[in-house]
Amino acid sequence: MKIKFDESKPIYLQIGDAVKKAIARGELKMGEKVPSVRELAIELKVNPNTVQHAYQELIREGIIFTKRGQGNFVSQDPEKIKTLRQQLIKEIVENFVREINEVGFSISSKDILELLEEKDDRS
Amino acid sequence: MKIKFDESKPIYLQIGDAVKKAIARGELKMGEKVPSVRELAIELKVNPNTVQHAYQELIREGIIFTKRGQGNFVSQDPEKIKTLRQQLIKEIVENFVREINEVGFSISSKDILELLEEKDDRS
Amino acid sequence: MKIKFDESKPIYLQIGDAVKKAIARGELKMGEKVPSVRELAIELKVNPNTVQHAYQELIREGIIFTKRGQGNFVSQDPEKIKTLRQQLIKEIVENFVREINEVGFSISSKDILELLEEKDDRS
Amino acid sequence: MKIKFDESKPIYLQIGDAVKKAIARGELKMGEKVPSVRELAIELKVNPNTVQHAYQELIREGIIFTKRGQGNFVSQDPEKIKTLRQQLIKEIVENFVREINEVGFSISSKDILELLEEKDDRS
DNA sequence: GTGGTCTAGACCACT
DNA sequence: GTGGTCTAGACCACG
Repeated sequence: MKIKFDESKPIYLQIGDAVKKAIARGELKMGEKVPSVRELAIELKVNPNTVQHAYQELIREGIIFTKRGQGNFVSQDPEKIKTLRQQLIKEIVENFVREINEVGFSISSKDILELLEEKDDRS
Repeated sequence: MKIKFDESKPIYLQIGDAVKKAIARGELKMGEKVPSVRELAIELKVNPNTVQHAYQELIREGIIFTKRGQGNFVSQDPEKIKTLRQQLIKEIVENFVREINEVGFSISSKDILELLEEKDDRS
Repeated sequence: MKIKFDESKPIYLQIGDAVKKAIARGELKMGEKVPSVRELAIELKVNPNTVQHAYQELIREGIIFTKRGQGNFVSQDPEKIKTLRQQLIKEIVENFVREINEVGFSISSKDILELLEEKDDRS
Repeated sequence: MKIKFDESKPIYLQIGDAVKKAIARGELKMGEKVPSVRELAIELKVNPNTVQHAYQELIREGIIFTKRGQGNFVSQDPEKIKTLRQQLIKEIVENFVREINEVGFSISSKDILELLEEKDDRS
């Protein structure tokens, strides 16, 4: 897990997003252990509390779950993972479409989604 | 000027971005007066200080300038405006490409820029 | 707001519960400001972060909301408040019924709810 | 012995409570052998240390006692058992009364205890 | 003054 | 070693 932090958003949200994306692109698989709080904190050079904060959000959303004394693990619900990926794609595309329209282009989410269909690494 | 505020970013940055985008898409033209601090503050239901903060950033970047007693105006330098638009587009596209690749697609800025060429409202 | 902390549960959850109950019994009314993070922290002699943690849960559940720079306020949605109260009552009653049955009584939630009907301070 | 664990409290306390309640409702009788640490650990899918921890608490409170090489047994003191049950009932009722009053009802332990009198499975 | 974020450092329960 | 909670103390953005 490697993250280049951006000043515009809280670090804990960026960590959460990074983990979500790692799951979405299949780097972290269903049921697999996610990096421990302390381990990831050291790797990212942030405080363990910050990682903990990030993980709590993911737990709340049901994306990962805790096994007491063992660590945190990616949800085993395939539907959850699928929904997560679709949700992320939707957000990214809609955000792009909104922003690019705001600077004077006429493009729709449909245009982008069609372009993406042939670019999916997982297909 | 109408903005749907997103809680995750400071309001003053969102206002600044909105003004930049209005200039980029030609809604605010070179040399044209931008809404007064007070006026915009009322319209957006925010504190005048917040709008002032946003404008100061734009002034610092040379995108708008102040005529004492008359208000703030869009820069009259065509190069400035053009660069602003290209810069915004570049940022938006690169941000999109980075994010969409992070969830498992293989797409390049070039792919998107080609798609955009035929969608420019100004051409 | 006064709370006698119980060792069996995290403090931040107990603070959250106390605020919920204050809302449920009408002590904190719709739209009313809840104590500021710092203020409540001093009153309860806990760290502000702990109160913050408690409030974040309530915000996430839509029970209170934040006005930037002004503080946190009780939700203005009457339905939300009503649901909150009913939810709390349900939890308390079901918890009691489960526990009392575990020590050898045959009693149902219905029995308790009938008894409660005539004891509601708000009616 | 079957327990639905609640994440908010230490497992060993929940195990201890479950045993106490089994004794209170007469499922485990005076002098009777309680499940062995190993056996219960397997049944509940927890670490034997956790069960051991729970039993140590019960031993300390004089509710069960150890016969070397034979296992743990429910106290043979009838007064102990009776007190245990009354103590549990008292705690459960008082806890309920306190909580339900906190959400806006006016009810007393007496009200509940009267209701309970006719519902005792043991009478 | 308000909430939000972050760090450093500590202690606890559970496996 | 793992997550969870808590304190102390700091800085920032916003109104």
